[in-house]
Amino acid sequence: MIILDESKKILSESQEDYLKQIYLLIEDPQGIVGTQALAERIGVAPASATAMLHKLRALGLVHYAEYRGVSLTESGRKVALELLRHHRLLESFLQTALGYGWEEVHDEAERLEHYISETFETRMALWLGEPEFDPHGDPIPNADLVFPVVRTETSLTKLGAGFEGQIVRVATQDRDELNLLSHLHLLPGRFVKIAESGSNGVRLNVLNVDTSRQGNHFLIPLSLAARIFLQEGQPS
Amino acid sequence: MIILDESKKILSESQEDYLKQIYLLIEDPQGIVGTQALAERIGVAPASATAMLHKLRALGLVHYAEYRGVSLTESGRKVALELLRHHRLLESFLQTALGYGWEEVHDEAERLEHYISETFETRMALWLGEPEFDPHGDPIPNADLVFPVVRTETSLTKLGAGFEGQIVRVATQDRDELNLLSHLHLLPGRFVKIAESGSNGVRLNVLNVDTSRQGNHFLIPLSLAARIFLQEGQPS
DNA sequence: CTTTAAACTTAGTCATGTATAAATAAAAGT
DNA sequence: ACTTTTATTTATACATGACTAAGTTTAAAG
Repeated sequence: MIILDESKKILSESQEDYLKQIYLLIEDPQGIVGTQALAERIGVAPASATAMLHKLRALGLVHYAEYRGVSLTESGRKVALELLRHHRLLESFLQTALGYGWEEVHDEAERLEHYISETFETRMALWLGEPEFDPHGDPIPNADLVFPVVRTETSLTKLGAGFEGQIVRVATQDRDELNLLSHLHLLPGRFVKIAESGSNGVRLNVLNVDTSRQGNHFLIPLSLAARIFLQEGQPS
Repeated sequence: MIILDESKKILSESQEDYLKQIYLLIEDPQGIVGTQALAERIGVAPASATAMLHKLRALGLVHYAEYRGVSLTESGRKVALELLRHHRLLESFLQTALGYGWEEVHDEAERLEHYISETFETRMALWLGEPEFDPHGDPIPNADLVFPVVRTETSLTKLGAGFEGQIVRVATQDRDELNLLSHLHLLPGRFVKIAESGSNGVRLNVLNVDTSRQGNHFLIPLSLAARIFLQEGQPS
């Protein structure tokens, strides 16, 4: 339900979802996505994606040439970022203000991101104190859709034994993975030390602030370790 | 997006709106609405309403006989009440938690009521302390969709000069009316005295708790007075 | 180069929710 | 009762967003 510039055109939930998924599939800002990958991500047949891409191109929201793939135009990117901001603010708000559990948050935000007004967005951000990162550690674009300055974060899989640092990001929305991490207290903010890094996974030592659980250690499978990002440092 | 009983069928926003408006148009629970009135309220052509009524009848949500009008079945009523609960909780929440202004609240709630989950509903109610009335003074059905016990409220137009009481309900969603009342501090909770009641309207004396604005008085036109409800009593 | 498999698009349907125009039923007036 | 007006319904059509089946392009392999 995002309103387009001066033209005051309104996008459907579907159209918004396409733009968002194109954005998320293109890490590199100059990249391109294929119809198939996009369709799969959204959960429709490839032919349906083709049809939608024609519409979005007509609206000036995507660059698209038949058989050549899609990318976002400037205005398409704005819509995607607006949605991303809504989503991440909602996740923060639901958890902080309404006491949602770590895993309950995603689906609700996914639905509501299309329907909240700019006012709602603004008030949530105010309530939360204009946060720069959501509970997963993902960056939240500000009101002008600019991302906060990037932190020096590195995936667990790219660090060696002995490294000490703080979890700053957990790049998954999977309920089971989140539930696991939540119970292990491996969430953004936590300090850990890498005990061992092998082909089975990464063995982590939890460096707690309170000493009660000090020294807990876990073997994190590689697939999950790849989604956890650290920043060097020690508990203060 | 309300889910139907065990059948797990999902209603569209449109279908939900029809049910809600049928409910609101039938004050008397045994009443009946015509196609025209319904269509007008929803903002579609009468023929479109007819088409939708056929669908809702097929879903067992309305009693409907061609040319004879519509009413809600038990399950239709449940959907309407669920929506009403969402709406009124949202209005309360937006105002109380997010600092929305009195007049900004309605449109946002109207949109979001269709998309929030049961979880969201529950958490809002908890946050607000399971309120029985929304900021307009309208009753909020509880989680089992039962209304709170009715208060003895009477419309301003049915009371005579000399009556003293508290505003308990302001039955309008009109932005201009709400804005006016808001600036006059004539909102639920306020104590007032009827100075005069005539064909031009009702002249009110504001009985403030703090003495600063004590004695303000306004002439409220009849059309508006009819929407303000009082309960007998004096400021304590 | 040519062949072939994978990716992608076109063509033709379908379900929803809307609209208009024309037909029909109910209500009201004389 | 008969006619007129109003309310309502039927018939038909359109836009959206999805699907399947069939055809086309591209890229990779020989």
